[in-house]
Amino acid sequence: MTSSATTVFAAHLLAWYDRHARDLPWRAPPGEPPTDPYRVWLSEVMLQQTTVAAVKPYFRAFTERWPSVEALAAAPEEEVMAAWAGLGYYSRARNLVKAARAVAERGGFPDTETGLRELPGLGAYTAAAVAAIAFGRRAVVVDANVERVVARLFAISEPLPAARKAIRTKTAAITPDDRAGDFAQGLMDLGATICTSRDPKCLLCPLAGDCAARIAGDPARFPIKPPKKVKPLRKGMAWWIERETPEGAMVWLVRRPGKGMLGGMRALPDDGWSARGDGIGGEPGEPLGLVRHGFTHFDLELSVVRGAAPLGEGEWWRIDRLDEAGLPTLYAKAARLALD
DNA sequence: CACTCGTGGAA
DNA sequence: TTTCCAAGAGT
Repeated sequence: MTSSATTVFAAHLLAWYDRHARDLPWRAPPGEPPTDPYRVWLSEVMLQQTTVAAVKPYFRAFTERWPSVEALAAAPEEEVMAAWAGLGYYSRARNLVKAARAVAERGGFPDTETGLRELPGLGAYTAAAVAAIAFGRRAVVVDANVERVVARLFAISEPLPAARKAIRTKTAAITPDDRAGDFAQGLMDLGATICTSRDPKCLLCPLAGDCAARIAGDPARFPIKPPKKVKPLRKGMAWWIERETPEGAMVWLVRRPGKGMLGGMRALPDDGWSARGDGIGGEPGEPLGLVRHGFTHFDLELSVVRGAAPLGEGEWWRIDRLDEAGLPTLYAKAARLALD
């Protein structure tokens, strides 16, 4: 799907991007040489299903602590997991370490989309994005922003997810041979700031004159989304187990199994609410309170109770340094509740 | 294709 | 307060 000519869409978009590109820590200004592939890759993985605002502090912390892919490859996995705590989708952190070690082993990042695609954690989107942004390759980059912009641009009336095939074809048709990375970032910036999911700012849009959905009069209607299903409510229990020592108060922490919910992360011992048979069990103790936490596909009501003795395999952790334990948000909430 | 896998900010 | 959803990947 190569178009030898730069499309009118690409010309309009690139002209807009040159003036309005967002200033992001992992991004080189338009026209300047591409940034370090490590920084591009790291930011793209962090940005998967995650907002720019949430990523910024983590990106700074990671690049300061591990300035290169070699440094990250040499890091203990548990330290990386703890540093990722709070960012969500923890399989990304596990795959990040695997990919870093593979890259260090082979002496650098693959510089093609196909090569990048073989690294763990790099799917169709991320491989294309890194190939285009870090290596100047022509790649068809489709994320949720591009999906929305292109669905509107061509007024694609087929509902998702079936529409993705047509959206990809259209995106390929308007992707230029040169500056594919800037083009992709331009489409994403446009989607993030102008062609937003709700209340698109068509008056400010550089593609308004080309947009079939706007001409049709109801751009926000696209893309057509399938109805969403109801989130079930699960209930669970977790134990807050303290011990006094000469060094201060300690709490008993376990590490969750490598796969599944919050996989590989430190946690409070629980009763297996995540429904994978990994609960440790124990006797209900003095109730400390209730934590409500929303996951992607269910809500959890976690009852936090005091426990007397350690449950399962774990470690005593100094409560005054609990912020260094790398607890995912669910358990950070539980700890806050127990300590209040 | 359908489902799992987090989180926090915006409206 | 609830709902929506964001630079998706893996199975």
